[in-house]
Amino acid sequence: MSSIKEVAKQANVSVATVSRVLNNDPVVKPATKNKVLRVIKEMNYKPNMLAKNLRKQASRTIVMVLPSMSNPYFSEIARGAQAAAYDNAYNIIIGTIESKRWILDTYINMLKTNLAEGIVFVSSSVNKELLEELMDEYKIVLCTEYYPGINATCVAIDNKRAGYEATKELIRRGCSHIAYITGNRESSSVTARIEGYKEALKEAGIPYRPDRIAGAKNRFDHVKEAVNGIIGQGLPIDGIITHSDLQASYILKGIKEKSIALPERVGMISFDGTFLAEITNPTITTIVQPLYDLGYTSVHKLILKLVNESAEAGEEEGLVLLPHHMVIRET
Amino acid sequence: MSSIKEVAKQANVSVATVSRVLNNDPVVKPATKNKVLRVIKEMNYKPNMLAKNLRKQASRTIVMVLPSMSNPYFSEIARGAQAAAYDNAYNIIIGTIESKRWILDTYINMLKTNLAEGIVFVSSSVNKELLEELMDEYKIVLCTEYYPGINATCVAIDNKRAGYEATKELIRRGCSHIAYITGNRESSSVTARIEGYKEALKEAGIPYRPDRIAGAKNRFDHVKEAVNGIIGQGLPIDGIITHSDLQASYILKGIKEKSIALPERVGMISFDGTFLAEITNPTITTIVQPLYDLGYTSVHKLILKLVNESAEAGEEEGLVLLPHHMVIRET
DNA sequence: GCTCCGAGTGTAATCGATTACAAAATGATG
DNA sequence: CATCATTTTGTAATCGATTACACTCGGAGC
Repeated sequence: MSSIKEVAKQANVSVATVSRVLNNDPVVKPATKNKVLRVIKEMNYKPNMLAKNLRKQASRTIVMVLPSMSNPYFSEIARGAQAAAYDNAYNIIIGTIESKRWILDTYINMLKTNLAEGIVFVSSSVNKELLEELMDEYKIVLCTEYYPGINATCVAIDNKRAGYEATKELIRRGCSHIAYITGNRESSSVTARIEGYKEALKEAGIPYRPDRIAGAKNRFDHVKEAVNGIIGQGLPIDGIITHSDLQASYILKGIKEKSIALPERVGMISFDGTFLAEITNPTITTIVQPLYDLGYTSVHKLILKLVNESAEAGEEEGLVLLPHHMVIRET
Repeated sequence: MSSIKEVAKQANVSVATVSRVLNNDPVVKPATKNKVLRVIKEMNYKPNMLAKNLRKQASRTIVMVLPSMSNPYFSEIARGAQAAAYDNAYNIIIGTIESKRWILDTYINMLKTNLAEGIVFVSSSVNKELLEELMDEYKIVLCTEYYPGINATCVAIDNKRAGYEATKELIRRGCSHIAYITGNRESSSVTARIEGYKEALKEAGIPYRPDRIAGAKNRFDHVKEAVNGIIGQGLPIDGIITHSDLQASYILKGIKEKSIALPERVGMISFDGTFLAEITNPTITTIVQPLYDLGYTSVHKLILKLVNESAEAGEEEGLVLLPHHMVIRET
């Protein structure tokens, strides 16, 4: 493995000059530069980033933590994140924690040990306590979640409004017994959407019933239990809002195999807008989130924070809302 | 940011001793060790990995390159890969190239610049030429593909046998006009499956027709065109094998929206065994690949190669076959 | 009491780059 | 041609860890 020293010797210059050539320092004389470049090519030299990173005290690497990978929702966010990292010549490590807390620690350790310069937490990959512990020392962006009072940029959609719009649409169709299958009840996106849901109900004069809301993970059995739990209380359902396309697809599956006692033509609106909503039968009406952009923007904002380290003050913090829209399909 | 030097000063020992404590060197006297550990905790010291990496000339990082992320197929492989990396205390960078060659270069550069110690190429994320260029200098594992003559471990299923079995099943059901929608025709998994397909046809005395085979990417329009291309030649189809669950789901979608002129009850067998095959309507019969294990094993093998650098000789190279199985569903 | 040995610790080189500062080369000017 | 300003290049410190080697110190053996 050739080092800068060998290149310097071969080119008959000092390591400093080679370094300057590598970094495009305009002070080097063109002739020297060419000579060095020739040697670099001849020797097939590549700078050792480990050395560079140490010297510069910067890894040019960030981390994005996802709850899981098995939902296309996250893949799309990750895709945007990778693009943003690439565009800014940063490396990005995308990690999933699969609800194992100790795995989260490995990613946070990358921050603590200088391997990573900043981190994006997507969805409920982190809780508020941990966040408060980290927010003063490290550069953090939250993607699709919003914790007021946290010293971190948050990138998300207007979940309250989206929840409102979804509910409104079902009401418009004549639904008045609308169930809500949520995700993790502690997540801010969930509570915001429910606020919108309540508001729409109120506006329509439909009484709000908390027992029409049930949380479920993105697993078939969870979703089935959640829906059947509501039905089991003797509550009629003529419309459903789900937290994700995946949940909605599971409901369709349950209806079809008759493990969920709902009519095939139930009005249903899901969140996310992944391709899943298009390949089910019937296809699913969804609130489309700008997933790619959410990922892209999160990373972009994080990198801005890293670069503007000088502009210390937390003026830039806050909430960034990206637009969503509804796509009406068969459900 | 506290460094080892400050810890040493605070604990009244040399940096060497602190380093020994950090690395659990048994020579340090227990009393000293405790003293140092106390200071480390007090100062909330974390070793700087950038320095460690440089000194040890090892990043403990590997790369896994995926063609894309939007197929749950890849997510599942990535999940296994992450687990293997975690189990071996390696970092893993999972990157997708989205068929942009220049993005692939960034990942390969991580190898060349010492940021990564090895790489796993999944599916057709790399071509044979590039592979031949890299194989002598770097540690490489291929996942789900197999190039004979390449100095890299390959982890995959027995694609020929799987293709044979899928075809056989359709023949058993009485199909005799079996179309094959493949992926990238240059990939070894595709050609191996087709071999199996041919073999099963031959065995059943059904003539093989190359024009019943068409390649398609994992996009609705591609798949639709491929299928309609075969139909358009006037060739009847009473059975279909697809390269992926995703393709199969698109075919169902096309049938339903009548943009693909096939009966709803067409016999279809796809490859992969992702959750997609369960949420479609009808559900899809698939050859289930051990995706998680494919990812896990690939990374595990790579790390073994890295650790056994001493055992230079390429004795360990070769093909690792993991078992697959068929799950019969509604198609 | 002296030598020797091993346990425990410290000193300093090293990994491969960047960069402040010093020094040399170049060129302009009178 | 001497002087000085400006380019261009080189020297050496530095980032923060690891580790070969040297050293100290106490006790065992004679």
